[in-house]
Amino acid sequence: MSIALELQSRIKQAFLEALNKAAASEGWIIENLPPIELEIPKEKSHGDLATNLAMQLTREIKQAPRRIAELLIQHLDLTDTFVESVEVAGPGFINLWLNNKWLYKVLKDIEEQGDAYGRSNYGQGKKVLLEFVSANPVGPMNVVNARAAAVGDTLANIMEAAGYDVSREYYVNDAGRQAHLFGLSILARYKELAGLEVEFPEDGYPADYVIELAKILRQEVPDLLEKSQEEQEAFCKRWGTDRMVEQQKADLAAFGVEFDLWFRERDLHQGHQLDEVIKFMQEAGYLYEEDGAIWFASTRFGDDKDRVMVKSDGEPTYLTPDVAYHWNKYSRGFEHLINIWGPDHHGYIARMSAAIQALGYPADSFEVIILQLVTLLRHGEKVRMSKRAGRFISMKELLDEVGKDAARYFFLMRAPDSHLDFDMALAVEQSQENPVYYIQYAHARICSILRQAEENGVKLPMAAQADLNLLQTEAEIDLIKKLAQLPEEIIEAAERREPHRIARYCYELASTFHSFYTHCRVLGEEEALQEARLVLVQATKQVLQITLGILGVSAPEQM
RNA sequence: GCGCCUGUAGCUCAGGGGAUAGAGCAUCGGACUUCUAAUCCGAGUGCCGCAGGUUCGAUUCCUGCCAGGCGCGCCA
Repeated sequence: MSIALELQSRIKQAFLEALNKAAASEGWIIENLPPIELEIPKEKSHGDLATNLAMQLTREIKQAPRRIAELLIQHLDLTDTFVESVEVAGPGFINLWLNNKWLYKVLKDIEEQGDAYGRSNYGQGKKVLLEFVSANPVGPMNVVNARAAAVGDTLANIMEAAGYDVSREYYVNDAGRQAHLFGLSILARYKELAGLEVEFPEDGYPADYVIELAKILRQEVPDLLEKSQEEQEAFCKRWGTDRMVEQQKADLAAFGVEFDLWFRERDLHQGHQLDEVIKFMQEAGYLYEEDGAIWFASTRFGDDKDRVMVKSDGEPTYLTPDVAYHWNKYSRGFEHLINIWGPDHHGYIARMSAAIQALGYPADSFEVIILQLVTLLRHGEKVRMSKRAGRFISMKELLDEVGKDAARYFFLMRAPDSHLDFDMALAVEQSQENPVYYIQYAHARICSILRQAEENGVKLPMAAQADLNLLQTEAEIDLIKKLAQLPEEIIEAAERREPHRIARYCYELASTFHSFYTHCRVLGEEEALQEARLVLVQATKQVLQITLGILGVSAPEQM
């Protein structure tokens, strides 16, 4: 456990013991013990840590909160907690000030743990499957897919750091109606290019990229039309979706996102898993027949209407393979499923959750994060997009224009459930408005210091050799405190599934460093102080690298 | 009509049952003979959408309303 967390748990323990002692001597009877919460106050004058315990207890003990706080403090034993002073303040807060010595241990901690700093065992190795993006393999990915990629990948990084065993997975809808129409569209273009008169399929994909695909296909398979119509269609569907999947893989890799598994819907069909899941649900008594279709009684698990699983024409609906897929996820040993979906899929949650329960898994083992829309802007002006006319900015185009670092950071700046304004002009602007450069610049500045130290023949000290007590100014202390917060920030972000917290933390760390940089020199100071500050600067570099790594943003040595 | 998300500073957004509600940008004023000024320091700004309710305490939780966005198929 990190020092900051260990310290907090020791202090909480001390409060618990103080409460027991005070209760014994005052005759308090406490039926519902409130959780003991420690927070880092927003206001510096409120100490390093504070607790509202006394105020929480007013409900149990009918006394004034400040009075309770005083009594708690009287019984408080703070040996080995670094707590230097305690006060009762405001309506009944207990504020604690810590001795800086614990901060020096943080620096040693960071050095010892290296890349592992910030990691914890909070998740206890729980097997989690995170499915995200899962765009249909029938066209280029859009900006919401890009947002999902950034959020999903970073959330996986965060949860891994918090001690979960996370797998990243992409579900490929390569067997449904969309895939079929896509195949027909390619085939129609192929025939056109061969000079044949064809009617373009209704609800097909008229966009230009389909023509480009048809051109490639003509070169690769010039004798396609010699096959039967059925074979031609099947071939185009398979070839086209495979081609798109390869494209998506490449685009996502350029975005720094790699999946553990690209799960093919067609494998579910081939393995007869649709039949199996239907049989299972039938035997469990959750399916019924009506109007020639097979229905799932999802209302029994809180959905607002029952859902068709097999249409009257014998074809499964979209839901059926999806249920089979989730069944498959559990069968592979995952204990918790998280899906990241676009804003147009929220209506789908209730039926999927119902299916999970019908399959016999707990409702809370399945979780959906709904991302809100992305509005693209240029210089504050909305970028008009029309999918029908084939005019929209794809994920690849966005990346080509603004670059991986800016794109990832911008997508990660906002809470998932917040609509996102993404100004593409701002993202490439090298100005004060652009937070990506601000953070990277902090890292580059550190590298510059370390580079020059090396050039001057200054040996980089280990934390144990340096006299860290020399780090005393406000700028130095603030910086170490910020470094000390990483482990709890990661746990908080993992628990709440909110990657933007880490983006924010990273920005704040850079800001704290920039302030330190202007207030404190490193090189050229008296040797002992120079050493201590070099230790601090190296630790900051380490933590910036770790957090940028979680965000998937590069940490340049020079800018 | 029903469901989900959002409503906080001029703009973009954090925060969140508690202390004087924050940050960036924009605006204004300062700081480079010294490790990168893509930086720092300072200044002002708020019926936290509206109305009720729960609470010792609500911007935060609950209900209703208003506004914006997105959904509501034997489509995927």
